[in-house]
Amino acid sequence: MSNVVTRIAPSPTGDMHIGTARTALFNWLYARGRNGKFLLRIEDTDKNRSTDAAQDAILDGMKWLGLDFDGEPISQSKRAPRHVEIANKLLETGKAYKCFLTETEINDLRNLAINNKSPSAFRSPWRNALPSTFPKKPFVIRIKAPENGFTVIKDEVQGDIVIKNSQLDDMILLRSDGSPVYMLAVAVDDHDMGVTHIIRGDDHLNNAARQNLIYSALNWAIPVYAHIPLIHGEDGKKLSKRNAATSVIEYKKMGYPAAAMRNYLARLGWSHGDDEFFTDEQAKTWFNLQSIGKSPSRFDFKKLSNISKLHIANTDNAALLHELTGYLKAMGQPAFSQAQLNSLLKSLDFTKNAVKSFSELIEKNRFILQERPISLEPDIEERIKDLPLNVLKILTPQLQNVRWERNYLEELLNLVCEQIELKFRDVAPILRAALAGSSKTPSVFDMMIVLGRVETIGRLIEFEDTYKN
RNA sequence: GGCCCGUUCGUCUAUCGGUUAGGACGCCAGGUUUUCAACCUGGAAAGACGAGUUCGAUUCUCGUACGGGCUGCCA
Repeated sequence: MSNVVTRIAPSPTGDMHIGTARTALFNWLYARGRNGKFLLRIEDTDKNRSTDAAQDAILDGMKWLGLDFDGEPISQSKRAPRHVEIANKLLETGKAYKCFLTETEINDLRNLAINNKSPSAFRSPWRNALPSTFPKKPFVIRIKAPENGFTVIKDEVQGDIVIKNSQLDDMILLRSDGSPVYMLAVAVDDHDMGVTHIIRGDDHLNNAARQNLIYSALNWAIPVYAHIPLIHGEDGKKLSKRNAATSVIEYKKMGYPAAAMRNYLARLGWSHGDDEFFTDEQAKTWFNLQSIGKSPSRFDFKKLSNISKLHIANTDNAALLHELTGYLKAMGQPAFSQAQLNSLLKSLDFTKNAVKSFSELIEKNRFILQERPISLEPDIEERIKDLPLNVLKILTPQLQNVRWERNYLEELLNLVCEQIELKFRDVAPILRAALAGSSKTPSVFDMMIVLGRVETIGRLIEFEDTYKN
């Protein structure tokens, strides 16, 4: 086992975001490809916004995406005592101080600084106050940021980022109610969990400097940073509910295989030469921090669909059936019957090659999932009247004796077409409507083979009876 | 306002000073065809802008523009 430890640290404040999923994937790939550990920490220090439902959504999302983490999820809020302990330690060693400013006083100070165009970050007047002057009022604990010099963030993606210490504010470590703030909790938890590589969104790039302050004050080793660009919507704006599906559960419901999501998401912002379609194993061995792009990338459903199509076509039938069953369950639909499963196993051979999602796959297999009487899809109903229904009268009796193999069926159909002087392309729509009630079906012959003689003839007769007019 | 980051075909990207700037998705055209598709062949399509360094810049430096982030007793 290597010493690599990564983590995903989402805050449970809603559905699991697709951006969180990609960050999780990168961390997972990095750790799993290096025999390291991948941990999950729930950042629930904001009690007002954190919910159990959101936490479950994260767990569900991780499970669906197949991103297994080591050990149990860690709750950040449960570690509050340790955060307080560290804050007090910082206080004792003079690396932090008590600040008695009220919120309105802080706002006034801040506005003043803005009006004066002050180039420096916030500093409290209590920064160097003597304990003898302390009032009997609630206080927060602030870190004492250095006045001079600069902090360098060595980032594997962004390069060396230099930030002047005068730009770093004396951020709050402990709120006036004694509860720890995110910035402190992150640093302490990452250290305590032994996280060696922090791969996260680049909205945290500036925060890294603040967190380094804490690491330095405690003499802790600074982890390797990799700040990855955020995902944008198709309109180039930050991903939001207005321009994209933001939660992973939506992608699950759209019927994209988890493997395709992993493939697509990995390729979004990271590359391995010209490789577009790859397996988890390849991704694990190929993934590296150096090949992560620096600019945000737009989410492209067309490309996702293409990757999804490739994955579905390359999945073996048994596994596909298993996933399809899970999809049905997720959609709250009844499970397949044993008969349907048996037919599906056969039809997957020719239906899985041209669909881009599980929902399309199911549509393709409508001829199996429907039972007599076959209901027609709306658009078919209108076209029925223009079709040469008499072909059924000639065809159906002959199906009784033909050998039930594809080439014999084709031969027979061609013969019948000659008889009635029509092209097969003209009669095919009738057969599709009769067999599947749809125009989006697999090959007529493939359907006949899977359905079998009895069911095929049954459907044709029923169709003729219903629509002969 | 201050600070930080980014910018190659419509989109995702390759290129680590010298290439006809490559691939993929999508798009267009043609072919095949048993529908929707799938499949095959071909095509159009890019270095934000301006300086500089250099024999030579997409690549290095600076500036501008545009986009993004941080600047909370949110995470």
